[in-house]
Amino acid sequence: MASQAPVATRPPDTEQRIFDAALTVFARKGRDGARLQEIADHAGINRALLHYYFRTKEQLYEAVFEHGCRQFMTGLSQSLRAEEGVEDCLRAFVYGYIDYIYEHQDMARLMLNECLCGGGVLERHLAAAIEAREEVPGLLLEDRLRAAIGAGEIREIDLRHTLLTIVSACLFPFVALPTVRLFHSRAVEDFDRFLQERKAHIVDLLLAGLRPTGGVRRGGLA
Amino acid sequence: MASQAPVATRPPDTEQRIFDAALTVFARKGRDGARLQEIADHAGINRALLHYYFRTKEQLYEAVFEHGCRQFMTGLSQSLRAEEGVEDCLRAFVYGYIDYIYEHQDMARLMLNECLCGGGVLERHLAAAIEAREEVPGLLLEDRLRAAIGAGEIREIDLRHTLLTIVSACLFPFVALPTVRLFHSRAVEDFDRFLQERKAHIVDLLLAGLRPTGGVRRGGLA
DNA sequence: AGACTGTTAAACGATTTGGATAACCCGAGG
DNA sequence: CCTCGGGTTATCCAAATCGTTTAACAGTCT
Repeated sequence: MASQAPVATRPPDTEQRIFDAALTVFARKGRDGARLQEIADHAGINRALLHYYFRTKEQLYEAVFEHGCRQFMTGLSQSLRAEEGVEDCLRAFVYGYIDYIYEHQDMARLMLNECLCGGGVLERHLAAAIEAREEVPGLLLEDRLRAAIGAGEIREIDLRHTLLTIVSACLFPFVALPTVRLFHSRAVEDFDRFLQERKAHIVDLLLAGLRPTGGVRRGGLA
Repeated sequence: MASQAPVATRPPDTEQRIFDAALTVFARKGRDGARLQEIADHAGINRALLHYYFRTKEQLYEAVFEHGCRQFMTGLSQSLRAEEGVEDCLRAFVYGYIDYIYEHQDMARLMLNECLCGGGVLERHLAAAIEAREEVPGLLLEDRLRAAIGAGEIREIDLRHTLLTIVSACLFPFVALPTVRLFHSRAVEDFDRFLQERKAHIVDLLLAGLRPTGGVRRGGLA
């Protein structure tokens, strides 16, 4: 009944190494394309040990997905600092979103892969997260934008679609990276700088697109 | 040396049926998740016939991808009618793009799947298409937007990023459909109408975002 | 020493692919 | 009519994996 140490020999970070290795391989090869041998190699362990920790490949995938998904969502929410003004809030969202995705590309790929040919695993986890009132990344910004509409800081617009557009603009370049590379030479020679440009562009386009109509210039949104 | 009929018995559209079935299965299960047996079942033929037409699974995939990719690109280009004014041109692009993707979701999924965990197949085909000066969907709009900037119809802005944003806004909702469904109830109960809203929203946001600055109201972009 | 846990090597069973074969069907052409 | 040839199927086979299980091994703790 020891609290921390699993009473046995040396309990190294084997489980975490398996998580990391599995995430890497699953993200690159897909759910079916991934081979347990490759995951074991990546983790530097024997293939049978995977079954010792997680009975089957399916359970391993689920565990990696659940663990990664939860960590991903909460981490993403926290990285989206709530600012005071709408403009700052939007900027913080876009910058935080892209930075976070950049640091967690594997998890993003895994989730999108699940979107494309998955069997409802993602829906289940997301629905559970929403049900549990956990922080959902976009909702804070949506609330802030709604308030901004009320205050006349931005024009009236469908917020759900606006939010979807923002997420699309931030996320899609990572999805379509091979294609993007063909058109943006910068994306291949200096990806970091490409992302910097991207952030600035998205914020710029959005601020202009959300600016109140009617010719009356409000303050704050230059 | 008969012109049309392949000299033999009845040469039905078997090859095309295989193409369609393979596209369907590959798009839903992914490159590795797809089983030849399932493809054969979908096509209503024997599994051995797959090897008769395409030697291996790899060659079948390549053929399906190449065939579908070429058809997809040219069809998409043709569906993007070139209009006179910038505004109409942009609207035609967004509407045409979304409509076309809607009608060819399988191919889109296949290409995106290849983006996520592919081994350069997509890059090769796209690079070849560009090399061959075939029509690349976005370039016409980019040219039109560039002209519009020169004419002062829209403000100066990075066109590459703008185009990427447009494509992202149109395409991403299809990728992330399972996620979108959790936030847009309409997307599940009436997908067609959701897409209609989406088109209008994207055009609206873009027109506002591209409108010339400086407070001087130009004509045409109301 | 005994028990327990992390770990490994080896083997097992099931599936999948690639390929081959023989037969069947059916139109075309002699 | 009869053969010929290609599309098609049923069936089988060899090989390669792959996921999974089992048995044994090595430490450590009691």
